[in-house]
Amino acid sequence: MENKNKLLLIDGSSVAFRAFFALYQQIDRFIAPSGLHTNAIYGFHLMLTNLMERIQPTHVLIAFDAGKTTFRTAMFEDYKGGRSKTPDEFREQIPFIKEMIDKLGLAHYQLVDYEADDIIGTLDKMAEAPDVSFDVTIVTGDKDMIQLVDGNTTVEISKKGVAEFEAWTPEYLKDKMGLTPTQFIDLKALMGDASDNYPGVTKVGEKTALNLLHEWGSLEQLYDHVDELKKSKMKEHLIADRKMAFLSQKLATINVSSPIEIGLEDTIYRGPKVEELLAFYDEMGFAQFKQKLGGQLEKSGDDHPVAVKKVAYQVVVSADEIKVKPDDFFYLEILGGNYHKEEVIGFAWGNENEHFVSKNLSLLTAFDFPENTYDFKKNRVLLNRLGIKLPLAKFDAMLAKYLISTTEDNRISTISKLYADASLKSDEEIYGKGAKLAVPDDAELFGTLAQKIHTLAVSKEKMIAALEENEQLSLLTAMELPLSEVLAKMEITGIAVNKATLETIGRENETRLSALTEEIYALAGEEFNINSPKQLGVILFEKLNLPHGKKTKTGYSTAVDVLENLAVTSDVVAKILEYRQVSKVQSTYVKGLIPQIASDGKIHTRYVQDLTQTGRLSSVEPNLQNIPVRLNEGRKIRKAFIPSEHATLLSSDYSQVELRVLAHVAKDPNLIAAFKADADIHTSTAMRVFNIASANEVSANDRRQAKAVNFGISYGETEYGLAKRLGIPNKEAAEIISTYFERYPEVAHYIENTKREAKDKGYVSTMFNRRRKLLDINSRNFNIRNAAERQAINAPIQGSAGDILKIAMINLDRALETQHLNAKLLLQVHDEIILDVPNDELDQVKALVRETMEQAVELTVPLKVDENIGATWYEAK
DNA sequence: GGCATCACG
DNA sequence: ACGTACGTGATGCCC
Repeated sequence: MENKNKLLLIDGSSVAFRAFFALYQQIDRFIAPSGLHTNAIYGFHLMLTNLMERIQPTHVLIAFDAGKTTFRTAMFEDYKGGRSKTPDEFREQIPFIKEMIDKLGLAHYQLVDYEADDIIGTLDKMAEAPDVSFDVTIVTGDKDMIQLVDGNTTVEISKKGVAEFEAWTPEYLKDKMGLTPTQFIDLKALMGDASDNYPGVTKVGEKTALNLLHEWGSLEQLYDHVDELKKSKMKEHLIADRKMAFLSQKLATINVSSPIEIGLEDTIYRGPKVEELLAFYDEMGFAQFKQKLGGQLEKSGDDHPVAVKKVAYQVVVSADEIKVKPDDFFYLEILGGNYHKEEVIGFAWGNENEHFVSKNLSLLTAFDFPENTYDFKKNRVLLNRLGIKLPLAKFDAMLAKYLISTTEDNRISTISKLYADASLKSDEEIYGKGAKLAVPDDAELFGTLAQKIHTLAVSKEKMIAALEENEQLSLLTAMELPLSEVLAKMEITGIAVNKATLETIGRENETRLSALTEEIYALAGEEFNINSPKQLGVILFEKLNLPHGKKTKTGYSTAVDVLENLAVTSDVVAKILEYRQVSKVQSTYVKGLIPQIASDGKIHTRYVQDLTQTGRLSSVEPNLQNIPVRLNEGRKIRKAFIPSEHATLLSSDYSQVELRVLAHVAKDPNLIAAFKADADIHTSTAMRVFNIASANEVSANDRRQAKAVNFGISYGETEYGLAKRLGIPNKEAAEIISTYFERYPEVAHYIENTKREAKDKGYVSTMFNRRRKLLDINSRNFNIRNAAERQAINAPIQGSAGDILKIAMINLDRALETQHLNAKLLLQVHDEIILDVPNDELDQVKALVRETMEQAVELTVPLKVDENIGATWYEAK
């Protein structure tokens, strides 16, 4: 099924005028910081976004009148004469409307001697040519263009405000006036047009003109038989004004063969130029549009339908046809995301001009893989299953895009919108989603693959330029790319899991859950679904009348912190908490993990390398970065994770890495001193904040509070948050925080400077130039802005810490290789790595890991590593 | 598919 | 006066 192209043609001059008057009442509310009136600009934008949303065009052109004189004034001097002067407040906004149109990624055009109508009529005709055949919507403020309606063309005329339009189709025109589109011209010829200032026939208005046309069919027919009319004033006028009638007919006729210098290909909608648009909104003072654009991008990456476009390709069947250039791109396609399980459905390679596609996997065994790709890690893991080992790519477009901006996703369709011609359909459109996921026919599959190669090739230079501009090139080549190889190996290796252990835990849990269920039902006096927060809320807060704390959007909150307060006095709540704990372990970690054990007895997670806002990894299908550890109840799950034969699990984690990074980036002397002295950091903070002279006078409670402060600081925590966490009055929390900043003044400066930097530049950076954009940092909304400020404070800390472990992993992988050790990296959990170490390598590897992690980068404070070993992950902690 | 909940660093 | 920590993923419920 092929989508049809949709062309939206807008009479910019008339729509802008409409927009100006729609918001004229409130003109004084629409003033840019520069003093410029913006009501027409704002209204025009509103109209445009409404139209774009509703019509979803693939092509758009906004036509403007070029000037006062046109070929029509040459025919009739008074054409459009007698109009009152356009207000200055309106005229001055026109250039900005055009600028805005540019930045929205839309085309505009004007042509000397012609009106917007003529440009639109000409393009409309082009769009109806049989080989293109678009659906066309014309939007305007006056009725002249109704003559253009036909089976493919609808004319929408602005009725009221910025969103109400009357849609004219041939049927509607027939219904409403009993006319055909061509007759509409004759209508104007007879009745004239007051605003365009041509008279038509004296004393003939709409009513008379319609009657005449219904009777005679056309102006020509009417005049051919004008003598047959019975004697009347009207007949005299018709005869007297014959010349004017035919002149008016000419004036009313839109020129559909105007000498325009643009074509349909110039009107393809490729989406907004986001950065420029954001700056424009600032200039105009359009806060809501800015907000909305940011939000849209975060959500969906501005999904608009795109022009149907084909890229030529060559299907390669046999090995002797393969031609690969070293700087080609290579791309592998699978359905869905799980490359541990899914089969390759096709692959492609090539460059901007040549696109080769194939489904013949055997070709890959002797393939000369080119330097550039998209998602190297996926390729590496997939091809490993086919026994093919490919060399590390030099450029990975997915990772490059991620480094440039984390605001949108990094799909090729998004890359196409940002760096190419936006002509790529989303994978969802091609392959479907969920249950409807399917391989399309060869033509569509190959066409898509070819377009992907084309998009990647076209985008590469622009992405490299952006990386250079941001000084992020080495982040790609020396960090993310080598890491992708390390992660690929870890994913391929997988971690051995003892299914029987999980099953035993599962049986125990089932027994406990049934017992708990019975007890809860008895205490509640009825049966209900304990897993339903809604039903649970009714039981606890309506039936048992327990005091309810906070509410959620949908009802009472039954979250742990609420239930914990109630559990002190309520047996049933205590049981429910216990049930929840067991149930979580059972559903997510027993029932969830067992089916994830592959036929090799291992679990192979996938690390998502292009997702987080801070540069951390994430882990999916299954997530092995959130295996329980805090409560023994869940921690037992770790007993199922085991080393290979004659090996031991080694877990090495950075001690307080984020606080050390904070000490380093903030250059705080007191924090640095504490780490240099290898002091217990929470005790040290307690001493400074609570004025305690010696470490052994610090109580457990002092340390607990200091620990909360230490963590809270790097998240930008407020006094309210700290008070709640520690269960102390707000005032006391405020006191603690202000004392903290007195004792650690450079931390206070760091926080202020980071916020300042974020507000000035719109982004913050890690020690290694990883960026996080903060679109909301200058929001006028207190909450939104504060949230962005906290993100600004945290991102460089969390991100730098993440970068440090990435560096350590790369170095460790190399060291293991050069020292010919058989130990293998298995897992990464943000500040910790887990290795499978042959027993005879244990001492050496333990030292090597420690050394590599501690020396990954040199900070003003030492990095410290703790390690644990064990015969299961449970013990190695 | 959104929401609530809870697992991790 | 606002309304409360940063970053994730999986599950079950319910519309």
